Amino acid sequence: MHVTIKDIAKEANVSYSTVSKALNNSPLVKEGTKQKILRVAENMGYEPNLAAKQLVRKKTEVIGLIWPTIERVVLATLVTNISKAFESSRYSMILSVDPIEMAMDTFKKFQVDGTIVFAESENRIPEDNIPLVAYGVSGKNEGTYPIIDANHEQAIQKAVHYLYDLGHRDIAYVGLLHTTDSLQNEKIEGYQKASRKLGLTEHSITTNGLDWFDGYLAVNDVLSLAKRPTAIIGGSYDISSGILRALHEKGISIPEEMSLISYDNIPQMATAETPLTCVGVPVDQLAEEIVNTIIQRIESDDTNVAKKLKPTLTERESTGTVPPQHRSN
Amino acid sequence: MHVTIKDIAKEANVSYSTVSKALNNSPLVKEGTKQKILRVAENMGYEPNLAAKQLVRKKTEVIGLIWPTIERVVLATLVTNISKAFESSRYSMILSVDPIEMAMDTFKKFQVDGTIVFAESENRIPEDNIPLVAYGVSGKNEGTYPIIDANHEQAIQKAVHYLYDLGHRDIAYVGLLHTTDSLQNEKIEGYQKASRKLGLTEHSITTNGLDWFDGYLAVNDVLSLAKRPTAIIGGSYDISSGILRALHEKGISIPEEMSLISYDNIPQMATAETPLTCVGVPVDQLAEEIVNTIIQRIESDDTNVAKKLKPTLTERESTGTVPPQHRSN
DNA sequence: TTGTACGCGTTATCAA
DNA sequence: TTGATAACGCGTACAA
Repeated sequence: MHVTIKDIAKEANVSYSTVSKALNNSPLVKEGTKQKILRVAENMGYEPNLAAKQLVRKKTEVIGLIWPTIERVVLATLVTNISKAFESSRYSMILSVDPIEMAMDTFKKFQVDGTIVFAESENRIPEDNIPLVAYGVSGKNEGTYPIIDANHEQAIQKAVHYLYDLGHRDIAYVGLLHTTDSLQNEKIEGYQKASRKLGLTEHSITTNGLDWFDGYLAVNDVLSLAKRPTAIIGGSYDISSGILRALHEKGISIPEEMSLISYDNIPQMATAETPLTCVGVPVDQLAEEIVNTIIQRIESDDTNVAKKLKPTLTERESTGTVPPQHRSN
Repeated sequence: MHVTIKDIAKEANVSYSTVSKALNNSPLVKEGTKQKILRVAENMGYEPNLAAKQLVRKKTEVIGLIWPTIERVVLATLVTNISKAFESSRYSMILSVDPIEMAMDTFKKFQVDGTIVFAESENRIPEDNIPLVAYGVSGKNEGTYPIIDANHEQAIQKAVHYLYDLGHRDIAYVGLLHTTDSLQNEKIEGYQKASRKLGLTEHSITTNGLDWFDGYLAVNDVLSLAKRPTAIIGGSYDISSGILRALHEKGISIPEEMSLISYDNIPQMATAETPLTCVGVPVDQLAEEIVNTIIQRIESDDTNVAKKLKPTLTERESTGTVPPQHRSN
């Protein structure tokens, strides 16, 4: 059977409440006895019973992450980072890949102190008086919970301006266009706004999906544009890696003949065939923000509003100045 | 505050022990009172407290899955399927992406009834007297826990025989060759054994990694082989989809000019550019086996040994008979 | 500084 | 068929 504090108490010749205090490092117990109790506990292989503790404390120090749509690499990276971010706190994290309502039930049973939700749709998330923060629910913030997200629009704008400063005047955007997915739409808007502001002609190419070969296929369209662009903005990691592949294949050198910049700021960008310049909120930063927000919300009951994180541009080898023969001005 | 069975008892004018029985659908309580109690509980929004239940029952009916290396799509699909498989049981599943020891600790605190481990390495897993089943730890079964895995070798053999029966005599295998990864090695062995048995020349092409562009690049090597193969076996989903892309691009029609069969039996195969014939244990089947094994182990304390699941060949549009001009015999 | 006793929300064993 | 009541393992006011 399992060792309990009563067993320890007997062994150490003290009452079990003293054991409890010692184990919780209370100042109300003499240093000597505390050490002794700790030693005995160690020797007996004592493991505290969370259920019992929880019953009286009403806290688990565990937070649950709901992630119904695994299978996207970018999100997987974020999860890994969030998990890492919790390591330096006193919380630990568990995960559920069940549909949101089901997952909430499981977590409620466990009485997690808080939940993080990766929403798949625009659906309002039912908040069950357990602190919650959502990630990636762009759009109206109707709930009472904070929503953390990257500022997609600003990210793409940043990309356009960056390329402009390098001398590029014909910049193509490759991404999923005619869609109801507001995340994608925000990116396009960023592209359009920046283009207008800088007086650039827009060259946007739509893909059929979000996978690498969608980006791959789109390159043909890019190259057959009336005015051939000198730079491409890829709408996501997968799309950009397809674009990269296609360019390599066609013998178009990067960045000499074509600059390429990708949305999504994840470490994988550095290990692509050609290390990719990218824009977006770095995952580790995103993770930290999410973790801090949920902890804050648990501990001080803050009712934070939506937070749009500022994207960063990370420069690598895939972008450069415009080749002389293409200069327009 | 939370509603407890005592609150319900007051409201329904019965003792709380009766409430407990009613809630647990005990036959020891009259149908009428049971219905009434259930109604009251519903109305008051009662939610059972797992911690309390657990304290006396010593069971959580939750099992934990440890998955330190998210970020591989095939595994993600498996996780989804496992989660689904649990839905028809009375268990639910939680997940940890922490390193194995850390995850075990979290789960121990929660007192999960069992754990499933997706091992990353050949490392022996520390079994802490809580039922455990491992997935994908090929090699010696030194632990006392069951190991579930697909029979990779047999799968590839099946693929070779299938292609042979369609008339193919020059079959290439594209995969990660010179490696210490025993999973990959088993596949190659399957290829070699089958080839020898059927008296075929071996054409194995090694990739540099396991990503799609590794498969993509390998196609050039395949096509420059002295004797051009009429069929290719791709070592994994990612590799095969790269091969597929390359073949399309070179205008090689599938399956007329080249048959392609892939390892990994996942639904994604059906939605590839060309629906792919594949071999491997279907994920849903794998998931079910894993779930059944852990449940069995929890409930009847079976000490199962390693189980290698028999692969299935799923025929789709990417394979066909050998084109006449290539027939050797 | 240490010990006693109660309560957390359930299940389970008896008695009624 | 129902109701008291004792656990389960722990934290904590309060008493000693």
